[in-house]
Amino acid sequence: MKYYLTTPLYYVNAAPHIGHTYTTMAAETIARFKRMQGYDAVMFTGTDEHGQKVERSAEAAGKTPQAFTDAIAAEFSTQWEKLNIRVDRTIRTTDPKHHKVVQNLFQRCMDNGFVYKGSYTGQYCVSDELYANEAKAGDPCPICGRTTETVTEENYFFKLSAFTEKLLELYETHPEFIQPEARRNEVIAFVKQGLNDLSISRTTINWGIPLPVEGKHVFYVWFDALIGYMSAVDGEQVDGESLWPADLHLIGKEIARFHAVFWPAFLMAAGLPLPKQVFAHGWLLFENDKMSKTRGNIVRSEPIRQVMGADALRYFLLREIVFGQDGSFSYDALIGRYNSDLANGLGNLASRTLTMIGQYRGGIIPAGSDPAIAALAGETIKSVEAFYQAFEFSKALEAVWALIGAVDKFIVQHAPWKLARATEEAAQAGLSATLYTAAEALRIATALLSPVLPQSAPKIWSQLGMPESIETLQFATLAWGGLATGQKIGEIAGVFPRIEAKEAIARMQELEEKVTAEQNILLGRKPAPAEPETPKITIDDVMKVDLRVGLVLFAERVKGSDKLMHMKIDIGEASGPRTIVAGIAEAYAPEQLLNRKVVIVANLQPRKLKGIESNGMIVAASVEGGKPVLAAFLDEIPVGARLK
RNA sequence: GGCGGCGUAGCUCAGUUGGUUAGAGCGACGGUCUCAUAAUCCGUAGGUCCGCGGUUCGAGUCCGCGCGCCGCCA
Repeated sequence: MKYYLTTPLYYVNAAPHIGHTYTTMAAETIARFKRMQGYDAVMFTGTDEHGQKVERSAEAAGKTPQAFTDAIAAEFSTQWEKLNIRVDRTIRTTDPKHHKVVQNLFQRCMDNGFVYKGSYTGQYCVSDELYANEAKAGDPCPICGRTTETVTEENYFFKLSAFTEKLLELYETHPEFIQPEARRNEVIAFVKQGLNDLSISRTTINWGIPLPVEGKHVFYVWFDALIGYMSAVDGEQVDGESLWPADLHLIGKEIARFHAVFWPAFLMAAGLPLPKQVFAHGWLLFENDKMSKTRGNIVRSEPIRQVMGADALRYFLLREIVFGQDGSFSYDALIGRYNSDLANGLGNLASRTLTMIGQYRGGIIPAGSDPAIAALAGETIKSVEAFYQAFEFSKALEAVWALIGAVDKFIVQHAPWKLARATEEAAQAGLSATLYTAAEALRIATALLSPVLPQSAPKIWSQLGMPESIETLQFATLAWGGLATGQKIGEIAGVFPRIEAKEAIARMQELEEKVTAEQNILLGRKPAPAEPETPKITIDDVMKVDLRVGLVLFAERVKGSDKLMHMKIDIGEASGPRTIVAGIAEAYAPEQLLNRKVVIVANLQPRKLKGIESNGMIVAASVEGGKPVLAAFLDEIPVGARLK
């Protein structure tokens, strides 16, 4: 039986980070688990490479879109290799094979009467490639908050409205189609209010797949990207079964709608089979904040891999976070989990068990077994399989650690080091049974952990002297007693050495900077320019600048200028508010400025801009080519206060 | 604003249809063993279960109101 599962097609606008790793590691863990259940699991990941954002990023990087996407796509696949993530199928949406499948699916939708040509005038967000139907001119994008642009476009529309009932029926008859429950409810609520037709072509973009009907139209990125799941396995069979439809789409919760609403509707329109399940996991927060470029708190996987290993990261992500809920990442928590669970728990159990077998039994697995531990191990096998099956990784891992804990306790109770000093036959038999029990429990725990610890589990496996590969292991045959008496153990080596937190965090943060710099080069962003030689100044020089807290009382765009904003700002002067003109109109809308506290240079010489006399300057930060960001206060401070 | 979720130990969370003294893991503290990775094992501390009101013999659990956080509403 085949089991085809996918990660999203990652958008190549950004370099890979820990969020991508989370989804992909979870998916590959499922693939490994399914193989242990006897499925031929096929793991997919890919890259989404079209659209205006990519076009613009490529331009900013001074590369052609193709060269740009080539570089980022390569970075993604290198990343998966380094992290021990085995990918079976992949697609880049720029692949001609994909183009054919997209055009074909579109044609089928068209032939079935679900596509028509229409026109749209209204607000459009370039960044999200989204038509904001309810927004007015100048309004921010409902998703990203950037200012929308007014456009008029003739487009091809998909008759999404025709699928409202069919989709609701799908959710009703297949509750597993979109999970977890919270996401399912949201999707149902969304569809219940009725669906509008969806524009699926763009004429303002060149970097996309042309529609087969008309040259200047290219497909909307989402129409294009979703189909990647199909084009990667187009026409392929495994075990005489077609790989499509997918058994599972694993996604982040922010793209639930695209997968649970649009995607099945496209497939229904084309008369093609639907995926069996969409599972939306939560977000990975950084110490409870959203990770974002602007916050500068995006974590990469590579430093963690170098310092702690890929398995440590995979274990942390799956153990610490309830799959489906948001979770937070922190270096402290990562190292805490590693030391207490992997080093003190699994690693130490392996070490003490194997060492004792080496010392007391010459490295030969002895005979005997404890019925209580045997029973617990049997239950653990069952519950872990059920937890994996339900994608409850944290519970599965908890169950394995309950077994590890019980074995540690069992070892202390039987004190094999004391039995070893006694010569009575009963003591020696007890020692053998104790050692066998510990080793066999270790074997079973290792087997159960192999989907989560693909690098370390095989090491423990071979230290136990297991003759067959851990990869061929099946749940159906995994049972107590599988460890052969008389087997010679392998060479013992520590698997999870304890990590010193302070040092490790420092190294990871250092590497993080290095990796970020490398990725910036990859993205064609100029590395931070060498600090210009600024002459040192004295405190008197600083005090020459009169910086004041001001409150924006009035703001409007200056007619005939894209950049200039005309404001009246109160800086606490008896003479009333100042008139200040500043080049911030591309970054801020007037209503975003009203009643906002800002920093003003109060003693700047007046200057006329577009006929308006500006009496001062507003303080904002910007990077080369970027939009200005206003300085602001986190705590209360009265208008007119001087900055010094 | 509408709909939905959440608020339990320093941290992360369990608490089934309401039923004795509210639990686990981690962390902290004390002790123990020596096979082991300063690991293991045993023990201790710490909670107005967000607040107020109600239903009930009995409420962390059900109901109402309030406060705070979060998600969805193209």
